[in-house]
Amino acid sequence: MLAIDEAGSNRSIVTQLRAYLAQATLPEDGRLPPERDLSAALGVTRTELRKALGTLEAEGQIWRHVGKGTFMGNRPMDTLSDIAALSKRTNPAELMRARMIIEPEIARAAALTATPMHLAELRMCQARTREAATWRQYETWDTRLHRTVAEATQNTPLLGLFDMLNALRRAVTWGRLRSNPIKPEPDHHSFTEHETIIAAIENRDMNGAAAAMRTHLQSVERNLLARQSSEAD
Amino acid sequence: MLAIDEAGSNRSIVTQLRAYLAQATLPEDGRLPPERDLSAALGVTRTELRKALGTLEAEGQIWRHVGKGTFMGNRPMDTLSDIAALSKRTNPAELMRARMIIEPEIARAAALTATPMHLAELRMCQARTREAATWRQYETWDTRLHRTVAEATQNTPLLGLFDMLNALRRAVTWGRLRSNPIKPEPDHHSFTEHETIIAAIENRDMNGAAAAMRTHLQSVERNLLARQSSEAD
DNA sequence: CTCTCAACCAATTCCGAATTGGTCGAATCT
DNA sequence: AGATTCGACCAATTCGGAATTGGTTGAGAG
Repeated sequence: MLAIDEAGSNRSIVTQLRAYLAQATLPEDGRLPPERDLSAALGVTRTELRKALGTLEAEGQIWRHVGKGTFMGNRPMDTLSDIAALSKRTNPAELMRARMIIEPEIARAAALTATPMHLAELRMCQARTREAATWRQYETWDTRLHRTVAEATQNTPLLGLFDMLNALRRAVTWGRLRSNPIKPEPDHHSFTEHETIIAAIENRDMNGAAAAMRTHLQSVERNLLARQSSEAD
Repeated sequence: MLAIDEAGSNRSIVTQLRAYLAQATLPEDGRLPPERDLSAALGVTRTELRKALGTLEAEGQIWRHVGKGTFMGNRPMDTLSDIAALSKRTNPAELMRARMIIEPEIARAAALTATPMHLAELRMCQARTREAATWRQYETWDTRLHRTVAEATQNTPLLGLFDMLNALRRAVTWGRLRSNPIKPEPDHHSFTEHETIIAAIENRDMNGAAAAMRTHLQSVERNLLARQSSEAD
């Protein structure tokens, strides 16, 4: 057994594999044939093929996963954008900081791109929150108001980020107390704060919208720290 | 047919249903029995039960979905935070706008919270991009550099948002051309721009970090528009 | 003409079989 | 004896059809 010969034969299989990959037309997702098929096609045993594949994987040319297959390109990162997994690694305070960073910028963008239709819906949501007879109803319309701000950016990825943040919020504060069965008081801080946000967006005041949203979130945070119940904003 | 009698009988079924929901111990996810079972259990026809369920749904007490079932509580929003679905509704330009809104704020937060460990990793990534022999290698380290900025915020939700944005970027520009097999030139604009970003974070210059990231993304966008290939940044 | 109800429809879930990369031990070769 | 190979087996994933479930329709009862 000579190491040189071994390395040589191994490298030749790697070369053969590289040639195949350059020539073959592989499907959209970059998946290449299963090891069993590929080894037969190349006329080598599976063990030999796997050695070559191991080399290419070490080089970062391909990535593999049990049950999935072997693919070209860089390995996609583990989907940290999974709500359930994320919610277990974070806490309300951290989440609040993230909202404080993201949502003002969304409001800023919304001030630039909001259409009359969006403004009308914002007004309607605002009215509905005032009319709400229960906290559940208030929450429904409050959520929709904030989402309409995100929709007003007319930017699909941004809306997706907002939805993710919202889903996280629900997941994190899932075991929330419902110790406030009564409806929100007419002088709840959110009413005037929402008003300020909507007005700024109406006036195309980008800085104002961002500032108003930041102020609003700070109020929510203060309320959240004061009493654990009702994280509604 | 008397409307009063109809309404009365309907209301009674709704009441009966409310009583059942208050008494029944339903599973963790708030799902209640299928309509066929429930109608039999309550001794009413399915049509009658569905009328009552429709009333409760209109009130927002329950929500229903074909194939899933009937559940208590507010309807969860459609998971727009799904990468695959999201990538089909957007385009590179929109995605770029979203990055331009979000990532500078991430850099700003990172300037405040980055640890020496993060700074060291940023420096290492920067060095690796300069040493890169191929575009693929460059892309790997460039991606890691940007992700390290997000990690430096030490905010899990924020990191999740960044990962989502990144996943979207890959999905949207998936059918990308590889017309540039050569390695990046030593005077590639990203090198100095990355340097500016890292320096600002080192100096705890929040505004500077945000501005530098914005400038960098504008360069990337300009490059993206100029030539379709290599959307690397 | 209205209301009811069984059959049917489409979306979703469920579950077992097939697929696939990873691993181990016996067979094989030197 | 020692290293290598190769088939069988393992666990993760996907695939496909059957079952389930909310929604709809059209014939028939009242």
